[in-house]
Amino acid sequence: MIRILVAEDQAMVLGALCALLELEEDIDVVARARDGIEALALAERLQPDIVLTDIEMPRMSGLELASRLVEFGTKVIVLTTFARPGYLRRALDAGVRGYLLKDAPAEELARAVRDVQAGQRTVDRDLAAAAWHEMDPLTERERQVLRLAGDGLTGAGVASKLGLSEGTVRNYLSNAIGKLGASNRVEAARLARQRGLL
Amino acid sequence: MIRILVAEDQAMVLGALCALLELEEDIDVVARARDGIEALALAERLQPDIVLTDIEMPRMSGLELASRLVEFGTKVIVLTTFARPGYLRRALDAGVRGYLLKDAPAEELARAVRDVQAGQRTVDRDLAAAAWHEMDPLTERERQVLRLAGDGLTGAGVASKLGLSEGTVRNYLSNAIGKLGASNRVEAARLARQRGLL
DNA sequence: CCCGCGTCATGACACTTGTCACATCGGCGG
DNA sequence: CCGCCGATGTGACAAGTGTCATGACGCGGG
Repeated sequence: MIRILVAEDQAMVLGALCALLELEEDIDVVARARDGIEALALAERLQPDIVLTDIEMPRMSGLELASRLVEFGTKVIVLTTFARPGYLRRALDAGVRGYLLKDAPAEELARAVRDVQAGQRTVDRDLAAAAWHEMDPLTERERQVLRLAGDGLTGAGVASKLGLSEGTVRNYLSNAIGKLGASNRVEAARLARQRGLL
Repeated sequence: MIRILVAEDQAMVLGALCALLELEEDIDVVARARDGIEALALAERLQPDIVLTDIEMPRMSGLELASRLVEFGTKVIVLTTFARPGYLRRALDAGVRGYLLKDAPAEELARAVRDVQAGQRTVDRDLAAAAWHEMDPLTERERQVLRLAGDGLTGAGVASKLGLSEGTVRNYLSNAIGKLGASNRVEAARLARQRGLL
């Protein structure tokens, strides 16, 4: 019997996923969590074999949850909407065993759980290929600046928020725009987000 | 027995929702669709009692699907991630019987299906209240311009794409920025999207 | 040890953007 | 019929933005 914990912030989807997993004879959903904090606490107490988690959740993201769980030796499978190489890269860095897309057919889920339980890794093929080339071109500063600018903050706003000078902020933005092949900060932010770099 | 068709583009979520509904004794999932076009064709052929649909789907959105289905007298329930008054308003205009959030507890789903089958309407309370006040402040042109500008197009780019002069584009943007209480086009686009106005 | 790179800064210049005033035109309601 | 409003335009000005040159500092690898 595979004991599993499911973390997902949308209650309806959480319930549905659990219903799906409970249909399998060899899988037992031992707990449900609505965010990373809750999942971490429950996982420590219940010691499930596998934690299945979404990435985008309030309070603690699935990626952070994953990196903490693998420290205790818990196996983690990430299940997310987003086919972003950046997310996959960070997930693998965190040590997850599986990376599934919500776009994949429902049968994949049980298959992935069994594969991971058997010690294998499961990563979406197309995504894995894409991530292999994709070197993250942005430095940490460029990421920070781009994130804020993409939310509509002005150059001066970003500067004061990060404790930089306005000119410096413009330099970082200019760099990022160049690296991403965009023609202004807005497009750059959009492209970076699409590729999961923010 | 309530005969129901489910439309949802993320295969995993689609499968999970169907599993959830099939647990109910009085509900029968007669078909699954991955976009609006498919759902429309299947609904015409199978004549389900109720169609449960997501909003954001490729090829044909759930809102358009809903407005076509109600013409044939099919009852529609919208199930979406987005608590946006703008979406709710458009959904109600289209004549849907229910508007559920994926944030709501899983039990709500079966309850909503039964309520709608019994002729009632089901709309998320908080969202309904928010939508009641929320007058859409933007004109159609302002919406178009804001959408393009929010994607990183320059003033001139937007102008040429819409066949306007650059000055006019700036005027629309200025109006939109004012109406939304933003301080630049980027923030305005972000706010408008948050409120489901785009 | 020196070179490259990331971080941080300044100054200058051209271009884009936000705002305002103002004008035309067509429709719709009183 | 008149006034209001949305759609559309112009011109001008101030503020914000993108780019480039240039320099300083610290850190890690050949």
